[in-house]
Amino acid sequence: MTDSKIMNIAKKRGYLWSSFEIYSGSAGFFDYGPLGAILKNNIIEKWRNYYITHEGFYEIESPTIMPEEALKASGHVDHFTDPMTECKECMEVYRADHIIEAVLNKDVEGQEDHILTKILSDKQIKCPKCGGPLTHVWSYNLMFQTLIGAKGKKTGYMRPETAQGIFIPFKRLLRFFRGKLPFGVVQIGKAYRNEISPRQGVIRLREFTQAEAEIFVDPKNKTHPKFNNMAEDILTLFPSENQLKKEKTERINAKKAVEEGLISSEILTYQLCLAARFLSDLGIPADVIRFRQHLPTEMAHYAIDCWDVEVKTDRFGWIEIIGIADRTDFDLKSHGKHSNEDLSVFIEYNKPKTVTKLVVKHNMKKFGPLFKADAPKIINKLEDLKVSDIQKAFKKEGVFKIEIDGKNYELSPDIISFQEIEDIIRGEKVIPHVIEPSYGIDRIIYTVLLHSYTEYNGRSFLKLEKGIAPIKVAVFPLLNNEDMVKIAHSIKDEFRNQNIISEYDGSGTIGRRYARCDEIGIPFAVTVDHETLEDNTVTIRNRNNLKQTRIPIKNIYDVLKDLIEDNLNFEDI
RNA sequence: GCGGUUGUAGUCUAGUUUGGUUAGGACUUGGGCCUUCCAAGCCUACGACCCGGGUUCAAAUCCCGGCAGCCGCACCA
Repeated sequence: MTDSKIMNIAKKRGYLWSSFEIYSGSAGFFDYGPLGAILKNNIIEKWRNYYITHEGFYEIESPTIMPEEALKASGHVDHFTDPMTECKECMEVYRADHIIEAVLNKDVEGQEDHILTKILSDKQIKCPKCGGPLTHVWSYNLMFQTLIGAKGKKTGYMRPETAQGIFIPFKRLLRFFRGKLPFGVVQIGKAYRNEISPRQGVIRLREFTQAEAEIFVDPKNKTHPKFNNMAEDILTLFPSENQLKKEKTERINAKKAVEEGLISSEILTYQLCLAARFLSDLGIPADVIRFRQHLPTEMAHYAIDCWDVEVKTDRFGWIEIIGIADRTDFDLKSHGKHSNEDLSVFIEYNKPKTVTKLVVKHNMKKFGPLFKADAPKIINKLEDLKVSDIQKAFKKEGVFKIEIDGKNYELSPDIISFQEIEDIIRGEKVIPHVIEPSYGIDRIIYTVLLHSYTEYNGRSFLKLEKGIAPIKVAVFPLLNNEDMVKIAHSIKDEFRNQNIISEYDGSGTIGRRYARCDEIGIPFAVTVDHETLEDNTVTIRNRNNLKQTRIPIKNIYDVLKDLIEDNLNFEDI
């Protein structure tokens, strides 16, 4: 299995290892070793290049510990839980709502624990395995809880996603972007979920890294100005309909996918294309990637449309590495409600709209003497009333009767007039919708490693894209003689001076050194040999095809930079 | 979280049944020799019984608990 081979190399060569090993470990936690940490940084740097440099989004960083209120508003305190029940006899643990649904064929998702407990006892539901009695229902919340402050009176949680950290300072962000939609904000950081039983290596971690972008858009305009750049990109889609009908995926270009309504909006499709391009840049082949649409039943209640980018693995099958969702206005609405803040955006119309409407005018000269101190109250009330109701009353009864705070007033037509006025409406307040691409960085790293693994002549290769490979070049002396060693060291030092991560290796034989650097994925190797001593040239070797070519030492640094930055093909040196 | 199963150097493994000498081997790694380009050879060195408790004169070995890995079930808004 490629999985076990790659995890073995990752462990041996310093990419990934399970954490706290000397204390016999703790499931769901992984260390990035020396090479793993560089690989991760390189991938994140590329991600930043995509989303910040090219899309024009901005990055923020918010705390990983969040106070309870914030996560109450997001729904995580109440709903990021599973209702559990246990059989008193065989100790089997179940999802309480699943058991009830299976027996009663009734959807009870989201019901409170005591209600589920009541249903279990009322309906005499027993353990499906042994028929034993079930315990009361308890909630297992997947968030890590902690206490904030010396007295620990305030409950906090480790954030279960980075997204909330972007929604909460929305007003500040809106101000930063000078009040105009659309705009995008990204956050890269740790998120925490206390998984019940994480047993899938780096695929299900209790502490993991997310890279998320929240793109705030006008709900009435989900187009994308640069969609044309992506229109011809081919996507492998697995729409919900195909899943339900047990049909296969389909390859379709982006433009058609929008036209046929397979994907709900242009901007969402744009994000799918962007994700596909990013993964391709990481060296993940297109044929192991598909976009799977969430089924209506699995989609979070607030989302309109959601697509998982899935990648094929030999051990886990298809796994989700990116989720791309239209979260609508759910999050901002909810935070607005809980915090009593206005999280809407004023969107100006292209042309102001003029509406004519009938308004009530009061004659203050008569109002004042007539109602004295009560006059302002009455005028206030009049503004809230329907003009037509007052007109109707005048027609029918000749007067309009009004009751304020238990007191009755009669208004006659001579103190009130009606006037038609023109109102200019320049725009409206709306709560933006959110388009969210959410990347699981750890899973992407696993995918990159998995699909870069190759065997050739019984040797292992990590064919990492040169752009993300941790070490870019290895420098060897062909033999361990003093002159060659000296030159090789000086070449390595010069690479380092030029900000290229390089390593010197003089141990064992040349073949062993090549094999070692192939296994950790170094794309290029430079060897100092006898000819070097005569004419100052060295060989440079391409990991991907083992080919070598000779170039002068003085050119090697520029050539290597060009190779890494894709400005030069190895064949053209 | 439940059940089964396993835990010996960086990796793979012998030894555990039947408790008893200095825990053996291979590969890897470090140092050296040799060597004109893809894990060759020679010398040499480093390196391990998952953790805790119990039984015993004596525990890698038997018993209990914990932790971790694997498999199955469950779980994965």
